[in-house]
Amino acid sequence: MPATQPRHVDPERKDRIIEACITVIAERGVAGTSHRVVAAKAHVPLGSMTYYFDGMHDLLHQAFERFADRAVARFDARMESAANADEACEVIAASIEHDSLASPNELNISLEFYTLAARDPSFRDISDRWMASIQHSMAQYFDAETVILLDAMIEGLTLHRALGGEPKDPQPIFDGVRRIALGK
Amino acid sequence: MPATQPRHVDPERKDRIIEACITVIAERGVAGTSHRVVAAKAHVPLGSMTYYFDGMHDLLHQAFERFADRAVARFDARMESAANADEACEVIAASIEHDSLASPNELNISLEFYTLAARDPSFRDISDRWMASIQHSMAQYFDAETVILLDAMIEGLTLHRALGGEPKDPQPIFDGVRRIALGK
Amino acid sequence: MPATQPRHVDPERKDRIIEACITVIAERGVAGTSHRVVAAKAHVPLGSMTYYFDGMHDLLHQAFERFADRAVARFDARMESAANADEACEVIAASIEHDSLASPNELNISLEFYTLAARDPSFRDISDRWMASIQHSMAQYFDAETVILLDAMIEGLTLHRALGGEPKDPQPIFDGVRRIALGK
Amino acid sequence: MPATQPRHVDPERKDRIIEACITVIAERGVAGTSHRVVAAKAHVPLGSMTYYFDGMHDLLHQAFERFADRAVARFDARMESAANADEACEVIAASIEHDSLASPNELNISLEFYTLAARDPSFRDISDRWMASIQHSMAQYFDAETVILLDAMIEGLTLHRALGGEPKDPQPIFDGVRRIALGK
DNA sequence: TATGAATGAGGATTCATTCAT
DNA sequence: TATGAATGAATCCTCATTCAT
Repeated sequence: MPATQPRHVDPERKDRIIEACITVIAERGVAGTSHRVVAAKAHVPLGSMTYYFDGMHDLLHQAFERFADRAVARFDARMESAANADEACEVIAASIEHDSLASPNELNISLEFYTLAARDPSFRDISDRWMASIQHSMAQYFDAETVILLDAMIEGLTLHRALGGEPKDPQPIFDGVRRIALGK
Repeated sequence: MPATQPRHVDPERKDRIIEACITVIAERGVAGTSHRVVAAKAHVPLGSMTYYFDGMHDLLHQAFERFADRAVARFDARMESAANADEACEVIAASIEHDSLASPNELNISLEFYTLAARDPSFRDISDRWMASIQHSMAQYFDAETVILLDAMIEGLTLHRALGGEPKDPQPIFDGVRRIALGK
Repeated sequence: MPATQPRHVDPERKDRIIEACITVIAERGVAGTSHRVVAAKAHVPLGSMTYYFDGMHDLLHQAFERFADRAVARFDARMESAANADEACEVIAASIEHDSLASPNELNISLEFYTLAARDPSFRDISDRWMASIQHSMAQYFDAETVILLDAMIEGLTLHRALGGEPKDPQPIFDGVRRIALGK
Repeated sequence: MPATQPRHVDPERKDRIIEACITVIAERGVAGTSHRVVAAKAHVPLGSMTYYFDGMHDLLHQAFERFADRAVARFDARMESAANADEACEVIAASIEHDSLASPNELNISLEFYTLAARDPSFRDISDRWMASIQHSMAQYFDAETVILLDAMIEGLTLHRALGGEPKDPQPIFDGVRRIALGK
C-alpha cells in the first residue's frame, strides 16, 4: 500500500512564503504585493496565507524583518574584514557598490521599506534595529556623529544611484564616504 | 441618460485635483491614492478624474511634477540668498531642516516619489530634472563632484531623519553638509 | 474585513451561472452580457463571477460551448431516427423548423455566436467542432460536397428566418433542403 | 486680412462620421462602437456626435442603411450583366466570392447587422428593403420560391465561409447556387 | 450652429478575509 | 492542521448624454 497523501511534509512552507513575499515586493512593490500573488509565487494555496500570517501586515513585517537581518549580516561580515578606519571606508564603499546597488531588487526593497516605515510606525522597530546595527558596526572605527553621518551618506548615495538609471563610476561613492569619515 | 447636470466651467478644477492628489499621497501614500479618494478630497465627481487625466499614471505624474517644481523653486530661492560657499552650506542645511523635514508630508511625498521613480522609469523625467536643477543651483559654489555628493548627502540626511521619528538636533545636518562641501 | 459570510458549498453554482449566461445572451446579446447581469440572473454574488470564471471571455466561451453541445446533441438525436436520405431531408427540415427556429432565443444565440466567432478566432474551436459534428451526422446519407452545402443551407435558412419576423410556411425550408440534397 | 477661421466649411462632416462608423463596426463590432471611438476615427469633436445624430441608435441605423444600400447597388450591378439564368448563377456565385467574402470587413459588418436586426425590430426596415431588393434583382431569372431559397443559400454560404477561416475553393459556392437555382 | 466641459451609471476585475470542512 | 470556497468592497476606466456657451 503506497503512503497515503502525506499531510504535513512541508515544514518550510512558512519560510517559502516569506521568501516569495520578498521577491514579490522587489518585483511589484508593497502596493502590488497581495496574498494571491505571493501564494502563487510560493506555490502555496491561498488559504495558507492567512493561516501562517496574521494578515497582510504581519506578512510584510516578517518579510522586511528577514530582509533587514540579511542586509545587516552582510554589512557586518564586510566590516569585520576591515582593520582600520581607512579600510573601513573601502569596505563601506564596497558595500554600497556591491550589495545595495548590485541588483535593482535590493534597492527597490529598501526603498519600499523606507516608504512604508516612514508612514507606518509599526515598522519602525525594524528600521531602528537596522540602523542601530549598522551604526554599531561602524562605531569601532568612527566617533558617534561620524557614524550617523556615514549612515546617512550611505542611504543618500544608494538612493541617488537608484534614480540615476545608468551605471556610473564608483569613484564618487568612495570619495563621499571618505569626506564624511576622514574629512577627506 | 447619465450626465444629469454638468456643473460647467469650474476653471481651476484640474488644479484642485492635482493639489488634492498631492495631499492624498502625503496622507496615504501612492498605494492608497485612488481616484475615489482624490475626487472626494477635491470635491469633484468621480467621473472627472478620467476626464481631466489620462488615467492614474497621468494623475500621479502631474502631481509629482508639481511637487518637484515647488521643491526646486524653494531650494533655488534659498540658494539665491547665499553669497559664498560658507553661506551656501548654511542654506543647504536650512533647506533640509526647514523645507524637507518641516512637515512629515514633504518627507513622505519625497519618499513615495523616490520609490515610484525607482520602480517605474516613466517617472524618471521628473527625478532627472529635479536632480539637475538642485545640482545646477549648487554649482555656483561647488565643483562638480562636490555637487553630486552634496545632493546625495541631502537625500541621505532627509531620508535618515524620516525614519527617526523623534526630532533630533540640527547640528549633524549642518556638519554633514560641511564635511562634504568643505572637507570640514 | 470583506467576505462577511461565505454561503459555502453550492455545488452547481457554476452550472447555474453558465445557464444564466446563455439566457442573458439570448435576451440582451453578447454586448449586453455583463458580470452584473448574469450574476443577478443566477442569484449569485458578483464576486462569484470571476471566482468561477477566468474573466468575461472564459464565461462566454463556456456558455457557447454548452449551447453548441446541446444543439449538436439535439441534431444527432433527430438524425438517428432517419432511415434513408429522404427521411434525412425531412429530419433536417424539422430540425430547422422545430429546433433552431422554435424560439427566438435559439436563433439569437446562434447569431450572437456566429458574430462573435467571426470576429474572435478564439471561439473558432467551438464553431469548428459544431460544424464538424453536424456534417459528420449527415455524412451517413450524403456525399462530402452535399454535406457542406446542406450545412450552409441550414445556416442560411435559419438566418433568413431570423430577419423575417413573421412566421412563414415551412414548405420552402423543406424544398431548400431537398434541392441541395437530392437535386430536387 | 486673412479669412478669419471659417466656421461651416465641413459640409461632409456627417458623411465622414457615417463612414467612420462603418469602419469601426467592422473593426470592433457594434458592441465596441462608441461615440468616442467613432468621433476619433472621423476626426470630429465628440460633441458633434449627438449634434448630427440623435443618439447611438440613430447613428447605427444610418450607418447600416448606407452599408446595405451599397451592397444592394453592387449586387444589382452584377446582376445587370447576366443575360440568362445560367449566367445569373455565375453572377451570384461571383458576388458571394468577390463581394461578400472579399474582405473580412464586409462579412463582419453583415453579421453584426443580422445580429442587431434579429434582436431589435427597429432595424428591420433596413433588412426588409435589403432582402427585397436582392430578391427583386433575382426575380427576373427565377420563380418566387427559388428566389427566396437562393437568398437563403447566399447567406448560408457567406456565413459558412466566415467561420471557416481558411480560404477554400470556390467550387462549392457555384454548385450550391446551381443546385438551388437549376435543380443542379 | 457647433462643441467642450462635465458627470453618474455601469463596465471588468482584484482583493483580504472568513468559514466550513 | 490546513485549505478551498466564497464574497462584498473597492479598484480603474469607459461611456452616452446633457448643457452652457
